[in-house]
Amino acid sequence: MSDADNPQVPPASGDTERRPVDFYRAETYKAEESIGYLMRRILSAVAQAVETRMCEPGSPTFPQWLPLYKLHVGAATTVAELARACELDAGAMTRLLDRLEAKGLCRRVRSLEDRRVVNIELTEEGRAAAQEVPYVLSRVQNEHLAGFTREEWEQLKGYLRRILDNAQALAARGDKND
Amino acid sequence: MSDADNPQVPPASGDTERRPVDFYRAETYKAEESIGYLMRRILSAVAQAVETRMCEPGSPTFPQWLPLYKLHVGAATTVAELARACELDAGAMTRLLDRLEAKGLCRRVRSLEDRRVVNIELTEEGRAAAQEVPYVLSRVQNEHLAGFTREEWEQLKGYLRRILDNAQALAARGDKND
DNA sequence: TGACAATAATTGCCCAGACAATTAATATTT
DNA sequence: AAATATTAATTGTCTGGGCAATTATTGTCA
Repeated sequence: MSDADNPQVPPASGDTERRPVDFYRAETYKAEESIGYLMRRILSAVAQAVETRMCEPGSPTFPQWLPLYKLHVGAATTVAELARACELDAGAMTRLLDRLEAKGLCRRVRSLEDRRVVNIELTEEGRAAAQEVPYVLSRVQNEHLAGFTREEWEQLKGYLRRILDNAQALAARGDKND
Repeated sequence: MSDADNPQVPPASGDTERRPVDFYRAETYKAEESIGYLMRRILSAVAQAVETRMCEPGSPTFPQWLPLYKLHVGAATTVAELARACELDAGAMTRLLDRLEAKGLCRRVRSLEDRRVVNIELTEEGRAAAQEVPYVLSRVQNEHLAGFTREEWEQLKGYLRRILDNAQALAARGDKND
């Protein structure tokens, strides 16, 4: 569905060879046309919208909701697991947890089996906040998609996932080429 | 093209009334489906790709390319103008310029007409770097769009712009409601 | 077993952005 | 003209990420 339904594809030398494009050209480059620029603006707008809807003191911030949610659904319990699950630096996660702990939303408990690891537990307030997360986020994202049809939404997600796939493929090559 | 070509639109009470949607639901919320989450990952991947292609010491970072470019094309000359053009906080811009100046890419010149304002001038190195910007950015973004058709690219940009329009409409209401 | 490698968490040092307060200079208003 | 508002730039303080080093602990292997 993503690639093979289009003519004049090059020899397809590898497994997932993608047709190169030249939509952007240096001579005519415009920031407003840039998907990176557009996404940057969208993200900061979404973040702001989320935080104006979680305004109680002690509420998590926009970057904090993902770790909180992953903890709540049991997708991760240690710092390293959480960092991996959120695709975040371990050091950044340590400090994010410092802030969550300072807000009384979680607790660090040193593991007894492996004394290197720290298990993270949500407090009562943390669980309460984590339960709100999907409500706030789904509402905010729905608001930003006002006027979209379901097909358009699916298409958008598909495009974003394809870009991510490209990014991962590039990162994988990255070291060898260039 | 964006809104009026779909049936069962509500009475359209205002000028730009958009049909509300409920694609995301709290009960079934998944982070991987979230456009915010996807965009966050894409942005950090793009930023990383850009910076691995501008690796000479003294090169601008990904967040620095926009101010540099705006300066180069003459879209802004003062700190405040630049901050507005990049939709960035003035304080953040001051410090970003500190770093650009430390790299020898730009220079601050106090205005003589209005002694409050500081005019920013690119140095020779700054101009050279600014000229590279569109090449690097268009290459990186093209790479991330590998496999896209031109129509898909146009559609993607249209979706992003519609989301941004929604964000601005929400922010405009923001104060009154809620 | 003892040296060495791998892993977990933390810390320091960067860059980055938001918000609030401050200072200096210019506009406006009475 | 004097008081007041507005604007430009800066600074302080906070959250947030990335990268590199460090420390403690656990695994591995000769």
